[in-house]
Amino acid sequence: MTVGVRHDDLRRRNRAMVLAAVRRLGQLSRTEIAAATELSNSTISAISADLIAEGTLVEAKAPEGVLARRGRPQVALGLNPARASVAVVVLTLNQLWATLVAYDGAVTREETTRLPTLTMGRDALVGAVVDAIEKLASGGQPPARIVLAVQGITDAGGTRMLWSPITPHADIAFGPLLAARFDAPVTVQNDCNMIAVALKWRWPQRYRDDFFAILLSDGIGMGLMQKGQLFTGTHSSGGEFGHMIHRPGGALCRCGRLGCVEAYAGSYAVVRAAAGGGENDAPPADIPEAEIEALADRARAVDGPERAAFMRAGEAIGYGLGSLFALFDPAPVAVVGPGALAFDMLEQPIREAIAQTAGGQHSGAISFATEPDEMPLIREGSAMTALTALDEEISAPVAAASARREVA
Amino acid sequence: MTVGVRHDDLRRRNRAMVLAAVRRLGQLSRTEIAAATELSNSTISAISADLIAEGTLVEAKAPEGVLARRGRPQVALGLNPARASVAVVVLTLNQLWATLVAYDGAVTREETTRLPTLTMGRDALVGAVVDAIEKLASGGQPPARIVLAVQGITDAGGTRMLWSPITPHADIAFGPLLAARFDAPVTVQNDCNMIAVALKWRWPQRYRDDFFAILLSDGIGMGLMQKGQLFTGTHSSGGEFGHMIHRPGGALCRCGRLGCVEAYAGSYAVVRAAAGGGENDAPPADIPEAEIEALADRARAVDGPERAAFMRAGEAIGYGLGSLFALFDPAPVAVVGPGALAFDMLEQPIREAIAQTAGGQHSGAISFATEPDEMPLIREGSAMTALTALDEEISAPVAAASARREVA
DNA sequence: GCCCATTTTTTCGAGCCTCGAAAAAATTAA
DNA sequence: TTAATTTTTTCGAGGCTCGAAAAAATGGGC
Repeated sequence: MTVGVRHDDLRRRNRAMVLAAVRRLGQLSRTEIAAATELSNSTISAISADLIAEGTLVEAKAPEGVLARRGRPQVALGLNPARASVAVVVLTLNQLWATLVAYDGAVTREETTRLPTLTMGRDALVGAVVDAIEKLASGGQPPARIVLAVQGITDAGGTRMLWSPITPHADIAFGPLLAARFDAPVTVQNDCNMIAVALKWRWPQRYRDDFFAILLSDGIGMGLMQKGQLFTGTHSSGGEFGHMIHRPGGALCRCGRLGCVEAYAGSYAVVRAAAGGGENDAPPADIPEAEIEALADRARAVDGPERAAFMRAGEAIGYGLGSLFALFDPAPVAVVGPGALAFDMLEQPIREAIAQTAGGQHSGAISFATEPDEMPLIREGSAMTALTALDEEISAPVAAASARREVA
Repeated sequence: MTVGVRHDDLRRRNRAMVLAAVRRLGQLSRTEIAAATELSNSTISAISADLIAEGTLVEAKAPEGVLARRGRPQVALGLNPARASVAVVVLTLNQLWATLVAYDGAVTREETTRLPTLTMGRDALVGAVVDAIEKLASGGQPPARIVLAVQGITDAGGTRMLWSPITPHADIAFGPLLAARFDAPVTVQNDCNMIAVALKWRWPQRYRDDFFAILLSDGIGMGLMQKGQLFTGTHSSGGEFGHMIHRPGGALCRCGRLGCVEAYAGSYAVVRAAAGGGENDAPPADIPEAEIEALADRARAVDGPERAAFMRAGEAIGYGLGSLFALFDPAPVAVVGPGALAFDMLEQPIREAIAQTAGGQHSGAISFATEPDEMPLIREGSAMTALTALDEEISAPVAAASARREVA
C-alpha cells in the first residue's frame, strides 16, 4: 500500500526536475538550473554531465547577443532536438491532423487529411490514424511516443476512446492498437484537456494552477486545471461540463438526454433555437461555420429569435459555471473555439446567470478570455503532454545510463 | 518553481511511511512494516529504533494469543499513546462537542456543551471553543494539534470559517485565534470533508480512492474523495453540492438564492413542501428531528404532499449526483445524517433522476450505503486528520532527533 | 533437558547521492 | 600581461538504503 522511497528515486526525481526546468524555461545555464531547482551546483554539474552524455541535453553554442559580463561565460543547455520525436494526432469531425514534434518542441512535420469520420468503419478509422503516423515517421526515426487527441470521452488510463461525436463507433482501443503497431507508448486524450495543458504552457502567468477552459463548438467541452494538476475523472477523461443538467427534462441533447448544458449552448442547439424549432427537435448535424457566423451577425443586428438563442446559450453556460464554481471555487475561464467569436453576446447572460448562483459571490472577480482557434492549442497541449511524459521516462534509467558511461 | 529533492527528504519520507503504515494497519512488527513499505529490513530497523528512542513508537508487550510459531517471535510496534494528544472540536447548531484523542487514536476525554450558536456574539462563540479546549486539556499535556470541524464553508488553508449556517457571523478566524491561545497548529475543517476522511479510515475496502459522502440534514453537504485525496476547492473547502443549481429560478434556498439542490432536499425544504407552502416561502428554522420522522412516517403511509416532498428531494439529489458524475465519474455514495433514515423513500427518485443524466450510463452499478449518525464520523475524521498531520510533523525533525541520540 | 531448525532483528560494509569548499576554467577590465 | 570575476568541475565528508551475515529468541524433537 504505502511504498517507501528508495535511494534510486532521488536521482531520478532530480533528473526529472532538471529536465522540467529546461523544458519550461528554455535554454538555461547550469547555474540557472541550480537556482531553479534549488539543488547545488555540484549536483547539477553531475546530472547535466549525465544528460549530455546520453544525448538528452546539448550545450548551446552561441551565447546569443547577451551582453558579455566579466567572468567565465555561462554555457546554456538546451533540449537536444535529435534526442527523440513524438507524434501527435488530432482527430476531429471529418479531419485528421498529424504532427511530428522534436524533443525540443519544434514542429518537424505536419499533415492534414480529410476523411469521412461519421461514415467510416471502425477499422478504417484506426487505419487512417496508423497511415498518418506512418507517413509522418517515414524516413526519420520512429516516434518515441504518440498522443491521440479526440473529442469526446476517453478512459482515465488514456488507452481508449470511449465515445466521440465524430464517429458512431464506441470504445475504440486506439492505445493498444497503435502501441503494438509503432512499439511506443500511446495515450488517448480528450481535446479539451489538451487545451487546458496548452494554456498553462503558453500563458503560465495567466493560467497557472486553477482555471477552466471551456470549448464552445458544435458540442461543449471543458478542460480543467485544479491545484496545478489536470483534472480528470476517476475512470474517464471526466469534466463533462456540457452534459451537466441545466434544466431537468429540458431541451434534447445530441447525447440523447434532456436538458444538458450542451442542448442549449452547443452550436447545433443555438441553430435549432434560432430556427424556431421545438427544443426537442432532432439537433441539426454538421453545421458550416459560415452559417453560425451569419446567425451571430443577425443576432447582433436584430433583437429576434437569433439573439434569444444566444442569450439562452449564455444562460446555460452561466448556470453551469455557477454549479462548477460551487464545487471547485471560481477561477479564470478561457473560452475557446468558434463560440468565442460570439462571446460578446454570451458574456452578459453568463455573468447574470453566475450571479444567481453560489459561485457568483465573487462574480466580479471572474475573468474571461477568448481564444477562437482551438486547433493550435489542442496540438500544442498534446505535444507537451507527450514530451513531458517522455521527460519522465528519460529520467528513469539511471542505472542503465551510468553503466553505459562506465563502459565508454 | 520546480524544487529538487534533497537528501534529508528521503529519511523524512520514509519515517512518514513507517508511521502511516502503523497508523493504518495497527500494531506491526518490523518485518511487517518492511513488507508494507517495501523498504528493507535494515532500514526499518534503523527508522524504528529512532522512532522508539523519540517515544513515538513503543514495543507492545503481549504478543497476543497469536499462535506461536517457530523462530524468534515478532515484536509488534505500536503508536505510543503518551506521545502527544490532539483536541477535536465539532461545532454544530446549538451544540459543541469536544474530544481529546491520544496519539494512538484512543479517545481520552469527551465533553458536550449546549450553547445558543444562532444568537451568540462572535467573541462568545470563539470563547466557547476556547473554554471547551481548556477544559479538555486541564490537568494533562497540552494538545499538540487542534482540529475544529464546522458546518459550512472554510478556507482551503484551514485557518478560518468563512460562512456557517449555525451563526450569523461570517469569516471567523478560528485558526489564528486558537493557535495563539494554545500554541499549537489549528485547522478548521468542513464537517462533510471530515465524514469522507472517516469513511475511508473506517471501511477502507468499501471507501477506497473514489467516493461521495452526502450529508442529508437541515442543509445538504458533501465530502468527496477523488483518487485517494480529499477533494477541496481551490480557495475554500469546496464541494458545495447543496448549492449546485437544480432548477434555475426555482425554490428559495436558505442561502438566499433560487433553485439550489438544498432548496429541494434540505430537511427544511421537505418540511416546507410537505406543509404545502409556496417554494419561495421563507424556510422554517431549527426543525426538531421528531417532526421530520413524523413527516417520513406519514409519507410512507399515505400518498400525499409529504410523499411528494420526499420524491422532489430525491429528484433534486439525483439530478445533482448526475451532474457530479458527469464531472467526476460515478463512484460509491454514502448517504450520511438524519436524511439517511428516509433513504427508503429517496432512493427510487434518486436513481430515476440519475438515469436521466450522463452519469446514469452505469446507474445500476452505483451503490448507496446509509449511515444515519454523522457525529461519530465527523469526530473520527477530524481526529484522524489531526493525527496524520501530527505524523507528518513528527516525521520531519530528523536532524534534531539524531542529534539528541548522539548526546545520549 | 539439550541441541537444532527457524524466524526476526541488528550489525556491518558497499554503493549512491547531495552538499560545501576548493580548485580549475574561461572570460573581461585594466 | 595580469588581476578580477564568474561559471563549472572536482573532491572529500556525511547520509541514507541495501544485501549479506551475524546475533537473538524461540519451538520442536530426541
